[in-house]
Amino acid sequence: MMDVARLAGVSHQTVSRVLNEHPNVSEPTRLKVRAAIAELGYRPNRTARALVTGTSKVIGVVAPNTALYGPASMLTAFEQAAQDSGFAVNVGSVRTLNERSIADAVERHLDQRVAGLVVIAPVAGAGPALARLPEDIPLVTIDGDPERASTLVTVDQVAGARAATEHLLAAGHSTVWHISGPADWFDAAGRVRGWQDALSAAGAEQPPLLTGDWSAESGYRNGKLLARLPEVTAVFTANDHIALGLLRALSEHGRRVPEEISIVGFDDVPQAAYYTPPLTTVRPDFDAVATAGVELLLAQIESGSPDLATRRTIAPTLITRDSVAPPPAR
Amino acid sequence: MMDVARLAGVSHQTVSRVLNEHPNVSEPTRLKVRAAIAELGYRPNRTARALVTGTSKVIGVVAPNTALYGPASMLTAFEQAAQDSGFAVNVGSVRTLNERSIADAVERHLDQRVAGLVVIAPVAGAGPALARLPEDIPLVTIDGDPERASTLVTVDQVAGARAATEHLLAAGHSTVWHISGPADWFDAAGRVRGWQDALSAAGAEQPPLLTGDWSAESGYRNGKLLARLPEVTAVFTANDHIALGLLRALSEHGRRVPEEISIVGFDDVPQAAYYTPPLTTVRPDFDAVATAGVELLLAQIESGSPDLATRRTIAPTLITRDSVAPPPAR
DNA sequence: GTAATTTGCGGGAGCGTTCCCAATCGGCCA
DNA sequence: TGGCCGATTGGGAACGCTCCCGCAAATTAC
Repeated sequence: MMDVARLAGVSHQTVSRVLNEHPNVSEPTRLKVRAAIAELGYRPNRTARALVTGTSKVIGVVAPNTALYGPASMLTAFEQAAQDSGFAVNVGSVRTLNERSIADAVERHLDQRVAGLVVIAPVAGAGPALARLPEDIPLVTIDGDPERASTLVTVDQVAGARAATEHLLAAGHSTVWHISGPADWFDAAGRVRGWQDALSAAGAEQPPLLTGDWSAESGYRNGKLLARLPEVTAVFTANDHIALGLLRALSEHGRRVPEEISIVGFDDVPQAAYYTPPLTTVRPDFDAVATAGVELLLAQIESGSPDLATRRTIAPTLITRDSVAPPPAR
Repeated sequence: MMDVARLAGVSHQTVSRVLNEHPNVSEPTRLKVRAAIAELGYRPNRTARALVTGTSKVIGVVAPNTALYGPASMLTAFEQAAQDSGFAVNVGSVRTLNERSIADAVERHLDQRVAGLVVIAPVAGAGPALARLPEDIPLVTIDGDPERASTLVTVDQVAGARAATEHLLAAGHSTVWHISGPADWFDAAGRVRGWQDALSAAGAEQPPLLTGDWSAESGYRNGKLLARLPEVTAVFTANDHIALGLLRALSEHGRRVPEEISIVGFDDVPQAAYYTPPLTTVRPDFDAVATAGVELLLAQIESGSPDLATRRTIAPTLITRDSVAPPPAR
């Protein structure tokens, strides 16, 4: 910086002003400084800046360390959104979603002096870890506990699940079965609730809930059961991978989709259109979630006040393909 | 830090020594300092440390911004491996894999003063961007250009593809077709070569190469073609998603797998076991890649010498399931 | 025409560390 | 006993930037 100042014939202070776009610099000086910067290929040292300002242009993202489609998509979407706002992203992934490991990940980010924190930890265990956070750090929770008072961006799981269930009911099915995600995920709970809501709103009987864990394997396991129940004509699965496992189990038992059994998934993974049959599913808009999340976070960072407790809900859309048909005539 | 020093009755310098596990500190002093640290809940400021040492415990990862299974798995695996070595990860994703955007991502990382760089950019365009890198920054390339002189960790695409092709030939097929990935990806090129190698080693005729783009859609598109060719009895696809699209196309045309056509994929996505039929595929060990990558990077960081030009190749394994059978009798 | 702003710029301090160098204190060897 | 050596500790400088304050020149106001 001193070199630049010398070359431009000004003080280091003026260089700093040009860098930070301070208004009180005359045009000629500004140009001289810019020229010097370009000539020397000077790049400001963000570390030094972070030291003196006490903050950095980095946001920390805590995400589960998994190949799950949702979290993984979220992560890249976040990185992209942050990048567009001139922020870098520090990722601290978490092997297991318990309070302890989430707290550790948060600590690591705090050590790095991140300007704000995005926590994608859609399980109940995340709550306590977040509660013990220093008050003054900007924080946005993604798909977190709807009951907790914090800035929250969430996919409207309930609405999505309701749409899926209603779609099946509208096709003529008397009721809809559900294979859920893990019970401690808010996403899973919301989808269960939307399913229940739609069912009771339609006055349909509510079949027992089958529990999965997002994996195709769990869809397969539950599918072996469902395949043997002749009264099952419609199933809503908590995600597309469960639906895939279900499809396979049904195919093994010779039950045809959608002629005998209709299925709706959730997530719209890129492959869903190429399942056999192509899967009707619910598509959450991860980019919108990420954009909203970064927006809320930056608002907090800029204002300096962390606890806006704003909510933002992203509505998913139903994508209809070929896995839904009217129930077979009795 | 001054507070800690005061409380422990030593100088700031001694506190620093304790923090950095410098040998020349007497046991009593060390304990006093540790006690003071604990009592005050003091946490060292990594920013200040980074400023004075000129480096940080952060590594930058450049990865394509995609939900592609390979890169996404790689990314989380890297984060995990880095974490285990006490490093944080800064991710700079890249929307499009061209020279310009890769160079930008690298610049952003350099701005952040990362200690080292991992580039997951398995396309030809990455080369020039990497060539213009400052010489003194530790760098590990993943699945990069085998021709470039740089530290490189790569999945042995050729061996994997050869194993897949040989497996099909061993089942009795006279030849094997291939749907490749995008031509500019090294991964795709390697898989093509392995396929060709196995074919010519067996003296089998080499069918025309079909080109895909990793997507299920491209598998479907090429599948519609293959389904109409009665002589096709075995197909090796560049990844599992292509295989999924192919499965769907074949199913639409009433061609059964594996009775009429055998298929082998690549990647072993978690869902592959639940395709219809369960897919025989090649599994690359992403964790091993990440571990090796971080290891090589840390070696460079510690030694201070960047260009070891070491290579590390990770051998993938063939996972046999139900999508391969002998060809139908003529 | 003089005083009161405003504008443009520079000097110096300080952010929280680590590194270099010096100083003190025993113990040991001759 | 005296000086030398290693072990331990402390004092300052420096890393590269931003912020606070001050000062000169230019502008405006009366």
